[in-house]
Amino acid sequence: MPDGSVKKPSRIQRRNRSAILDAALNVFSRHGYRGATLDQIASEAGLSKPNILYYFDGKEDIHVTLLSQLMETWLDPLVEMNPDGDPVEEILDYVQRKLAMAKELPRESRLFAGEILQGAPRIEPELKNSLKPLFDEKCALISAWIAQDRLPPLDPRHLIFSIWATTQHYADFESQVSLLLFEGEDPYANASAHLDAMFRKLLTR
Amino acid sequence: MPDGSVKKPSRIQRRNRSAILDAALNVFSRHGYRGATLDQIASEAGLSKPNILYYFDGKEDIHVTLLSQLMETWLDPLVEMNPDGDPVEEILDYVQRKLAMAKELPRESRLFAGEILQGAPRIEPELKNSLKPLFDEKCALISAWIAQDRLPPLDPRHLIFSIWATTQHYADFESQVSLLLFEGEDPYANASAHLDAMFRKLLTR
DNA sequence: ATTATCTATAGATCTATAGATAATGC
DNA sequence: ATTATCTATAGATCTATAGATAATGC
Repeated sequence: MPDGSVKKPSRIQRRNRSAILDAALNVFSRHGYRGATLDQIASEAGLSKPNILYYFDGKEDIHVTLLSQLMETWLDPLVEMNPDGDPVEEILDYVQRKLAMAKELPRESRLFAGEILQGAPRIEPELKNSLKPLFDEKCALISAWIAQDRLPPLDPRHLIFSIWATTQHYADFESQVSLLLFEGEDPYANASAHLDAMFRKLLTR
Repeated sequence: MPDGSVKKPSRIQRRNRSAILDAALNVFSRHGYRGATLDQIASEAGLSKPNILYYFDGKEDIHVTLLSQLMETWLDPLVEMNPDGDPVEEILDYVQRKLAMAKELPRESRLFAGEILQGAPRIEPELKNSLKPLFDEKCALISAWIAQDRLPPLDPRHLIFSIWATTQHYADFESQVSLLLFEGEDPYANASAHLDAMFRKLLTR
């Protein structure tokens, strides 16, 4: 086959690959990289173990593919922060989008958390290439807003850390959160109000 | 040996058990429960693998022992929150103690984070017995302060979650934080100022 | 013809134990 | 006598591959 040309994946290809990735997301996010086994992934995906390895080069390939695919989704809420909008509302909207993402995609949040927790051995390049430039860009934007006196002075980097930490907490520490709150209560509804109030106070004079 | 009486551990007993626990803390916090091996723990502790199993019943025993021993240390900063102090200063001091703990004991923070992330399969009883009563007690205290109009109205549970999340973030996500900040910079100094300002605004009118 | 799937198993890795020996404390 | 340690290895678990067969697409 000539150089750069790549065969278009068949319908079966796409269905099976995405079944495997979805199963792997369940298993990796629950048990961590090392705790997950190909057996569990195969069983959840409804395929045989060797068949899993027909579609992926191995366990690590599945894990890295998952993380890379998710990176874009993960950065999306921050990408959407609009330089032309109102600073306070832009940041508060970002908080809500990030919280909604924790609520809607808790498995993804825990997958990333586990990877970062262990020193990001497999995702570090992606962090450097995708996350860092975006982080720097948005920090510069917030700094500009502060310079224009449209926000009170604060460290944009630690502001972003605080937003990440408080929103992802509800997904990453879900087992602890649900143990400490009333049963049946939706943590996200109250979290939403709490975080909006907290960051609003921080961002206004 | 008569019923409740327990042999006092020898000097060697204590030295080796604590060497094993310290080695295990390194290994478990870096690689997670499943990613850690007795070989690594033995090697870091300077003991043979069977000797490790002479002192502990097995891998899980080491892990549970670690978590249980750390639980007390972990709750300490919250225990110290004083009902007779000034509400704002008590809570802000708590933030600083918790941040200092993340800085001084990052391995412990990551060990707990990993356990909670995976659904707290081995530490759930401890959470129910130790963490939950303390959490409820301090939530009631903060609620009382609010009722006395010494704090603005807010949800004490989500306040505590925000404190945990923002402080532990610097230990648990250290690999990401250090990648995003300038090299050589001490994240904790700036985090300290940032978190103090943020929670101070939240807690004052 | 090519793609997809299965059975069987090799080879590596890990936890844990058996059984013998050395060190320590009365 | 009791406590501590070691060598050797059993037994389980896991990733990955070999090699054969079935299904699919021109």
